[in-house]
Amino acid sequence: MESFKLFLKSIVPLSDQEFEKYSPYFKTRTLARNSYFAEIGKTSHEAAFIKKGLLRTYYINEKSEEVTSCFCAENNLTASYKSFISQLPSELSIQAVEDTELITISYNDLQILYQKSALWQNIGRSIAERQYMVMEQYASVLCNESAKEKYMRMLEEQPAVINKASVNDIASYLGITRRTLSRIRKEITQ
Amino acid sequence: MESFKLFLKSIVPLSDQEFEKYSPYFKTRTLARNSYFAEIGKTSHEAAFIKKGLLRTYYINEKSEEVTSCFCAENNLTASYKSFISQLPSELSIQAVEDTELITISYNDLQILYQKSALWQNIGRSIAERQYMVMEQYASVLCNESAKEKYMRMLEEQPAVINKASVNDIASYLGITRRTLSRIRKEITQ
DNA sequence: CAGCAAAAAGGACAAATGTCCTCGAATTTA
DNA sequence: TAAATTCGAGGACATTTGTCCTTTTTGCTG
Repeated sequence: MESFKLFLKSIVPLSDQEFEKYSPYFKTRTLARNSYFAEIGKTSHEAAFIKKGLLRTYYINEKSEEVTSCFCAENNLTASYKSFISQLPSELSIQAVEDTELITISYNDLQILYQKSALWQNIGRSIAERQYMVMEQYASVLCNESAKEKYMRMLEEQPAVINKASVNDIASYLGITRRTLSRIRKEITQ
Repeated sequence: MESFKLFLKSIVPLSDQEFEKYSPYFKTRTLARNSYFAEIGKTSHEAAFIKKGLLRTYYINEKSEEVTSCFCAENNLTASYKSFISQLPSELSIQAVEDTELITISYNDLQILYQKSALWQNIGRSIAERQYMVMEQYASVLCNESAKEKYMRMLEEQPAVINKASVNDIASYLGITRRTLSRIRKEITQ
């Protein structure tokens, strides 16, 4: 739980006692490689902090292709947010790229925390704001760069993902084809 | 204020009395065409609901080009969120595309609302969640569709913006060049 | 309303990226 | 461990998009 505590402390002021008080609401759980944390069509009742491992979020587009929209690594949060927030069926699947350890909270327990304490209201809002800013960065930067620029940025910012994820998934995450990614990789190694 | 009340009601349950109670914290203000609601380098002390008009958000990239990251139309919120939330200098400018009427709240007043009431904590969190989901949608679309698909989607989802904004700004919003946009427009009219 | 400036359209060519395919290496499964 | 399957690299060509430029249109100002 230590890493999760540090994560929360990086977002809001939080004493160790306060953390201890609420930690029973959080469960630890492992997810084997290739198994799912969320699935398309099923309502997502949990959000998670990733203690160790890597998760991939994807959806299916109109051409029935998997499109990877996110890689979530250690010390980050993950959830099918739309489904979790609205408690409606998920449009996303979240799958473990490697064996992964999670710290989770259920939707119901989170609502209890929100009712119990202004602190958690604050944490909830700050996390939503944070996720928004991360997504804004992703959107505005990634979408105005060339294939090569996007790959170079990923190499810089998410080197671990490059090593663990498949070429297919990395390409769809960057919005390019496998062929283009292969060309870029060749170019770089020279 | 009526449209703003309806907007809030679409996000959280809210009685008319509750709305009246807090409405003094909100100010109405107009913004002339081409003038700024937020400017790069200046800390943004206000967030706004757009009663009427259209705003364009942009930043300057490494090549010193304006990149339009967002068009915000009537009945939506706008802010240089990162700057507003963190109270640090803005990386974005927000400019009126046409004469615009805003309903604004200051950072300080919003903090007061958060302290005063769990309702506003809830509204704040729900809005952050909502903005996140909008941004997520924008990101995945922009990165995985062709120039023509992106333009067609914009025609469908934001027809008013197409009519009001310049070709330059629409192109940079879609992450394509003017030339490509011109080609697509010609193709469509045939 | 003429003249000017800014914005938009579009021609010609170059570069980037996609499509479809094959081949060999790596990984899984019987 | 052998066979089967998946995965990644890359060739050949097509298509899309970008760059640089000129021409046309639009809108503003005196």
